[in-house]
Amino acid sequence: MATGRTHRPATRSRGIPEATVARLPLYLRALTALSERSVPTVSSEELATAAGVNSAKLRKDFSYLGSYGTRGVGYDVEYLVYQISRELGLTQDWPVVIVGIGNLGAALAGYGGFASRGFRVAALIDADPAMTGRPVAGIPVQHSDDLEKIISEDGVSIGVIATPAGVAQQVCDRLVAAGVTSILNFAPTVLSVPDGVDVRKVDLSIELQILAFHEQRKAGEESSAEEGPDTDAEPAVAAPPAPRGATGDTGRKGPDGDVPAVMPA
Amino acid sequence: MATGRTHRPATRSRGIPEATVARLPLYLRALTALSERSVPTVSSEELATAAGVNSAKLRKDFSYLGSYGTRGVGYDVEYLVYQISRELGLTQDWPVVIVGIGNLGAALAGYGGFASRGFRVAALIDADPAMTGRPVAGIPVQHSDDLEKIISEDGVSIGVIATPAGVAQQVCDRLVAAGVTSILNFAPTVLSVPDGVDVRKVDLSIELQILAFHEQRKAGEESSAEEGPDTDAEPAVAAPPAPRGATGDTGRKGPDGDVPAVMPA
DNA sequence: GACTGTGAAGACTTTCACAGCA
DNA sequence: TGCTGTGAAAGTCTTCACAGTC
Repeated sequence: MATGRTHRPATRSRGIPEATVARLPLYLRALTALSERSVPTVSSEELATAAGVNSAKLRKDFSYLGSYGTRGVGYDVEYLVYQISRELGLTQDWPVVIVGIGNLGAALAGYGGFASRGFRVAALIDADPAMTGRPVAGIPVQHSDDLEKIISEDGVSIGVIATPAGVAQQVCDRLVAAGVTSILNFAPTVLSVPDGVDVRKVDLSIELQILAFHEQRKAGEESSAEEGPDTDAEPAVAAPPAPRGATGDTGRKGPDGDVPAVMPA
Repeated sequence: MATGRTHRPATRSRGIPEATVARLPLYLRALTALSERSVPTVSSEELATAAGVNSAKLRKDFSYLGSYGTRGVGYDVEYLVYQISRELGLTQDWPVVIVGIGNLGAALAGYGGFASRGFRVAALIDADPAMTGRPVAGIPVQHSDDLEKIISEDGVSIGVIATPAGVAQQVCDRLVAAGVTSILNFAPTVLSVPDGVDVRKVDLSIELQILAFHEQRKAGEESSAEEGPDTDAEPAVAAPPAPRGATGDTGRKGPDGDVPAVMPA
């Protein structure tokens, strides 16, 4: 991720591995479910299964937070919920703005789990004047001219970009200039941000492509036991678009470089 | 990821690292943009910048695919687009079904980039009879009773789950039973699937929580140079929910365990 | 006896840095 | 000369396996 600062010197102690941080929300969700069923304690094995990881990993992860378990017993559910929430910073309120209220932005705005965990939709912002004032998921859409004002007045530090790819970078720049330091990007573009600003991206198309890769693998394996699908040995020659065609048009691909319609690419 | 098969023995050759696979779509997108601008060749440095990675990583990644570059020159854009597309399995058609046509499902259905790269929305499926027949993004919604029939008739191997969390697992089970072997899950639940089925998840709430973690870090660092935010030294005692409360209600959290409204959690 | 916490080993990933080729 | 391809080093993450504690 485009984290700033030259790679955490890890003074030990407060150095929780990124991979662990990424799993804490998973544990938290599983723990929350247990908490609602009033389960008092849980073993690493049970919790790991509920979170979809293995128990050794879970115990290692928790060991970075401290010794919150009891040997021979397991972990106290409520206590762990609190500790992980605190570690993730969910014991405080995080106002969030969503920029780009198309189909996706609207879906995000209406997402219930949003509000549930410390996150609060502070504003919905769109560049289309026709959208201004119209309520989406009960929140009136505001015009992007007011972006800076909204950010600073509400003390927003997290922004969600759900705009077309073509304007994502400029929206990002404005958000950052206005004081946002964490961005969740749904637009199919690489955003560049200054050091100190975190960007995470969610991209449907990328996920599908990764699945397609493995899917293709599976299909190929059905027949041959070793060696890939049906293309073969020596690379060298024999490949459709010549390794130096000047035509500038191979017939592949349609429009995609910019803003499809609603989301990732 | 819940990949089956005990960790690819990597007979060398066809063993592309997972981390590399996950970046191929990024390179492809950047290359596609260059292709549209009719740029004939690109250096690892330029392409890496466009894809948001560093050039050493990109070259290493490409080295797993084969030697597709020219020393002293760079990579032929069209040729690389083709090679990566092929490697990702995008030269073939992948029919996809989307299950759960709420706000999010509708947004996904209308997503343009979907169709652009080998993926085709074969069907939209929802359990609500009121939705049946209604066109969403130009595609008529079909009732979930017909799920199995749709999957097998269209030869669908990739399914997208955009249902509430509460029904995600059973939808998943039906998809798998019907022959789907790759699932993209937008529901905030851990899905369990048999070996050989791939699951990837997209979860807004998790991403936000990860951002909140780093955001909190930043805030803490402003004042103290070392050691975390404001909670401190000795863990041991001094923590709100007692490490063994029997009350079963600490006052935290609202409903969330199940199906919020539209998406991840 | 049951289960956590954690060093140590192993696997994977990234980065370095330079040999090799157009 | 310029830039790729890649061994080797460094860094990160996962898994093992067992000592320690309730």
